[in-house]
This record gives sequence, C-alpha cells and structure tokens, in this order.
Amino acid sequence: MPVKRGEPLSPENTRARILAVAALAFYERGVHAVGVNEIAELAGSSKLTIYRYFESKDGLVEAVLRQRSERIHDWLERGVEAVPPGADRVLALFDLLADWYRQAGFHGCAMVNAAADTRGDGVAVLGLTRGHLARYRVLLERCLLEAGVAEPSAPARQLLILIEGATVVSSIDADDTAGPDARRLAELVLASVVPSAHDLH
Amino acid sequence: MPVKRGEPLSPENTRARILAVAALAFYERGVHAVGVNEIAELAGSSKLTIYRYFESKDGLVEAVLRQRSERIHDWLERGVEAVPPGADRVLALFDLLADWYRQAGFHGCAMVNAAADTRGDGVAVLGLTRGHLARYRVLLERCLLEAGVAEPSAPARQLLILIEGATVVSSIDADDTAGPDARRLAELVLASVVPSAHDLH
DNA sequence: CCAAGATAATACCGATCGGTACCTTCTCTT
DNA sequence: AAGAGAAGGTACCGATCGGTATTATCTTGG
Repeated sequence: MPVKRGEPLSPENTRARILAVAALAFYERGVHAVGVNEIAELAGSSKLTIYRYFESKDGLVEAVLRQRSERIHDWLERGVEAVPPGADRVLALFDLLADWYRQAGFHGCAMVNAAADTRGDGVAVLGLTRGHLARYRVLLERCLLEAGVAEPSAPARQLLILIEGATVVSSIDADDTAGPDARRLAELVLASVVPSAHDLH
Repeated sequence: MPVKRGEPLSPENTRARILAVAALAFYERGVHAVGVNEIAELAGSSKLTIYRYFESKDGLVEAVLRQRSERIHDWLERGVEAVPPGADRVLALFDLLADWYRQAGFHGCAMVNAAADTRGDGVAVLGLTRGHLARYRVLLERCLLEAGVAEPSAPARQLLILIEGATVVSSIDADDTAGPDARRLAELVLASVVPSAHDLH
C-alpha cells in the first residue's frame, strides 16, 4: 500500500503515524509479540523509515511509552479540572477510570503492561512506569490538598493502589464491577481523611 | 553438564525439574523472553525431553501457571488457617502479602504478569488468570463470612482490588509502602462491614 | 546380566527476529 | 525546472525462535 494521499508527507507526520501504529500494536499484543517488520507494514512504511526516526526498537518502545504517559496524564488533568475542587474531584477521577474500563479494546494500563512485558530486558521501561506512577501520586496529592487533607501523602498512595488494582482486575475479569468497587473504596478513603465529607454520594 | 547424581532419575523428577526451572525463568524475565532452548539447558536437560512431557511451549506455560496458581492458593490457605477466624484472619492475609513484597526476587503476580506477556496470543493464559482471581475471591468471601459479614461478595471484590493493586505497585515502585498501605485499606473495608470491628490494631 | 526405556547431545528445519544496504520514487523548496 | 531529501520496496545479514530427527549413553526392572 502506498502512502495515504491527502495528508501532507512531512517528517512529523510520518513519525507520528509510526508512533500511533506502534502504540496500538504494543498495547494490544505486547511489546515482544510485535516485530518491527509488522509495525512498518501497519504504518504503510518501511523499516528504514522507522530506523531513521528511532534509534532501535527499544527507542521506539520508549518513545511510545513517553507519549502514552503524557497523554494519560493530560486526560486525567482535563477530567479533574472539569469538577470543582474537593472530595468530588477525586471521585470524578474514579468515574473517569470506570468509563475507561468499559471501553472496547481496554487491556489494562499500557505502562504497567509494558513493564511486565520487558522485565529483565533493560531498566528503561521500568523507570518510565515508575515515573508514571509517581505523577499519579502527585496529581492525587494535589487533589487531596485542595480537599482540605493536611497529610495527603499516605491517602494518595492508597488511592493509587485502588487505581492500579481496579485496572488490573478490570483487564482480566469479564464483568465491569471493578470500576464501581474502586469508587466505593475511594469514598471510604476520603471519608476517613477529608474533614466533613462523611456523606458522599 | 550431566544429570545431578544422588537424586533418582524418574520421569516425575525430570518433569518437576523442568517445571521448576521454567517457572523461575518465566517469572523473572517473561514468557516471551525465555526460549525452550534456554529452559532445556537451565534444567540440564534437552529439548527432546521437554517435548516428551509437554505438547508445546504453550503447554509448558500452561502447566507452569497451573502449578503456580495451586501453590499460591495453598500458601494463602495455610497462612489464613494459622489465625483464628474473624477480621484478624483477613488482615493476616495482607500481612502475608506484605512479607512477600519484601522478598528478594519479587516481581509481581506471576499469573497477572503472564497474562500481560501473552495477551493477544491464546486465551488459555487469560482464562487461567481469571480463574486464579476467582479463587482469590472465594477465599476472601469465606473469611468474610466467618467474620460475620452477611453480604461478603462486594467486600471480597474490593479486597481483591487492594491485593492486586498493592502487588502491582510493589512490583514497580522501589519503596515498600504498598504492603502496609493495603493493610490499612483492608482495615477500612473491614471496619465498614464487620459488626463490632471498628477498632482494629 | 540383559533388554527396554528414558535421557542427553547434536544437528537440523523453516520462520522470524532486530537491523542494514541499495536503489527507485515521490514531494517539496528554490 | 531542478536538485535535495525523505520515503518505499526489496533483499539481505547473523542470530534466535519453536519444533523435530538421529544417535549414543545411561538407569532400571525382570
């Protein structure tokens, strides 16, 4: 298949197309299960072009994960800012996640999956995923501070456990109970640390 | 290297040795990253012997995961039975997990990791992992029933989210806070469903 | 003590892996 | 119009993948 006509054939476009195709393939079938040949033909490109923009397959994986982490956090930031500060803002985060779990093609957290795929290889992916979780905690701490929690560190860590747990269980189980279950757990956490928020809807 | 002298060279022994070596290698570096050749030489065996006991590499993976699931549940059952029934029995489960997270060589849940490794391949591993989580829930429901919880289904699902979340976070983060954090979350859950257990140590 | 069976060692199979070289075609800038 | 550079197609590289065949060696039951 030749390159799609109508869209400009700029370097940024080609690189973005490779990144998008690789991100989807890696997420659906795993980093080790998808070869560079396949990414090239899925992108309507050639291997040479891939290696022009990325140092190696590992470099491509790293670029994909950096972009993925950035997009996830942008998505969460936007979702959080749509709700006024307070305990409800934290719960809105869990509603967002519950919606995500129900989407077709959901297979868990791409960062955590990639870390599992590439454990034992290099430490680059593990480091990226570690940073990803750290940014999660920063966002949670900020929301908790806004809600009047004086010591947000421990509850932020607890909420992250809820998020990752619900994501894993949702990716394996067939039913869609993990999202609502995690939200109720978050309500419990909030009720125990947020002043005068013992009655959450 | 010839076969180790001193231990009987029985079929069960050879099969068990292959299973043990494969389980460790798959857990440490991932199912896709470990080849049959490597398993053979790690087991001091030959590929022919592996294919005498297992239909294929997928069959070996499946056998490894079945054994792993069985052993995990046996370990949890024994740990649970060491504590008298009640809310403390559930908390003992989380203490057990916290100890596990601190052990050298801990890399998360082998079942969940394998499901991430082989997503997109066959559905066999995903089904095994799904059953693994289901058995977790059965154990949790039993403990909750013993503790006097009339409707253990929802809290059991919530406790499973805590377990899986703490396992994932522990496998990625460097510090050892996820274990105690999950235990405190479990205390919150128990306090909200167990009659007269609002003061847990 | 000997035959039967299990095992290890080795080589091999086609396929695919990540990565590179060569050459043509296309697009854009000037 | 023309040149520069980016992209695609194809073939290739050594290595490794899962899986099989052959053969010699070793353990064990009768």
